Amino acid sequence: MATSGRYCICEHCDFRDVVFANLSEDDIQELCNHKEEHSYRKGEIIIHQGEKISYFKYLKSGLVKVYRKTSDDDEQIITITKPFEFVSSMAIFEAEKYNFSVSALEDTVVCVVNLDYIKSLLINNGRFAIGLLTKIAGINDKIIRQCLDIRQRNLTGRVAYVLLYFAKEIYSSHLFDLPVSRKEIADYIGMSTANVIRTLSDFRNDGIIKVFGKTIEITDIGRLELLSSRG
Amino acid sequence: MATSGRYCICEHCDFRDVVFANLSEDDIQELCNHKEEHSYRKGEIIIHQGEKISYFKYLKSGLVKVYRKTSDDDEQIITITKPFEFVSSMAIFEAEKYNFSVSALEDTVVCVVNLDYIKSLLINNGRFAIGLLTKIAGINDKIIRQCLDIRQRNLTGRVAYVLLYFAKEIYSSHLFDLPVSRKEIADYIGMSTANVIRTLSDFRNDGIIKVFGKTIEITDIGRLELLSSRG
DNA sequence: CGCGGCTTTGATGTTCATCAAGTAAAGTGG
DNA sequence: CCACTTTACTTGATGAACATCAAAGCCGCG
Repeated sequence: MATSGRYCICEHCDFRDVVFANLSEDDIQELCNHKEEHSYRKGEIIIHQGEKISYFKYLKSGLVKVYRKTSDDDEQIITITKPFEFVSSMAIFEAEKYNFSVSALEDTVVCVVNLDYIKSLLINNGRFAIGLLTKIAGINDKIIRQCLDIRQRNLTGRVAYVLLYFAKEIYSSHLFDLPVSRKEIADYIGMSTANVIRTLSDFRNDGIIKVFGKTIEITDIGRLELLSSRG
Repeated sequence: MATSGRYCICEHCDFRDVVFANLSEDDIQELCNHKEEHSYRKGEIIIHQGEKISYFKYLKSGLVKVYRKTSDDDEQIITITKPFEFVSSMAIFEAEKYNFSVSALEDTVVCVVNLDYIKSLLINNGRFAIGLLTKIAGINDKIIRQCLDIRQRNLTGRVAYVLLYFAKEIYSSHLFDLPVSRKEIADYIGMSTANVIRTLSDFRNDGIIKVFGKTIEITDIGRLELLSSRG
């Protein structure tokens, strides 16, 4: 990991409203004392599959991919997610070890809190517990929905779906730089790299998108949405 | 729904050990007072997609399928699950309405508790909250893993996977009656009905399984596991 | 019996993966 | 900064995997 350190400015962190809303000022202060921030450069691995879970981790800034190794040593991308959607949400209280990896797609800052401390907060503060439960349930729900959405679609629909995901959920813009390679898109939607590229070319030839390397501009979002819902 | 009523025998319910382990005897008694049991016959719908969420529901006995309607009015089966794996786990605290349906594959008994009462328990009992959080995270994790496992495999691998799922997870036996139609298997693994049947025939011709209508006997589990991991 | 739904199998066409060859881009060492 | 190497991207051709269509068999139920 690139950098790490302690900063006690949690009072002003946007994250407070997300799950830490039910903590008192004192709790926030103590949370700060139990917290560290780690910075990762693009490409660095934040969590290794198989690593022991002993911290509660969440994204402060940046973008990450969550993925797992398949039996034939390929990568299967579970989700691509941005700040305030937890990293370590999925099984921290249940599993001993991470059964997925996380790596930074852009420069990323991760906040790290000792898991036992979070547990003590949960025990002593029921509203905090409900908040966390709600947040985790929502994130998991989104992942499940995405997985089912993808499974339902054919090649064209999947590529359209993932382009819309970047445009709407991640960048809130019709013009954006892909944070992933073509191969990673393929790993994400479960298709071959060649066919992902072919589909992007088709979209380009049909005037639905413009492509300049990693830069994508969606020029006909209506048609893209139609392709996503049809396929 | 077929039958409903109140019974206060929660003290002896197996479910106590699953999530209600951290409740006192008094809490359990009060839980009983807030609880109702509903019985459903095979085929009946327990939860309708779009219905408002106002109860905490869990399976006491039976077997259910969790599914959603796709855009083209088909069914996509999210998971098939048995007692003590929650029904209403996924988004009860986050969403207003169910975004999936649940129906009984076998005669099923569901316990129903007012959601507000569960929330009050969570607020007042942190250990209970952690227990519930852990359980929900585990269930969600399992659904995500299953969805990814299926997406990763081809037709043969998916059919093998689902047969092994029934044999190992649901019935703990190499000999079992399929609780679903061929079409439902297809909806589960995202393949066409015809090809599911074809694959079952292939397995039969290869001496891997025996088929008598809905009854399946796995005669060569080693080969089936190989097909599941390869494909 | 006879009807309707589920199942089975074959034939056909579409979709997709794979292989191969070539081009562009990006990193590497002098 | 340039030559070299490697990695990512692109496109076409081919074959495998899968969906779809159609026809026939089976089984439960009125």
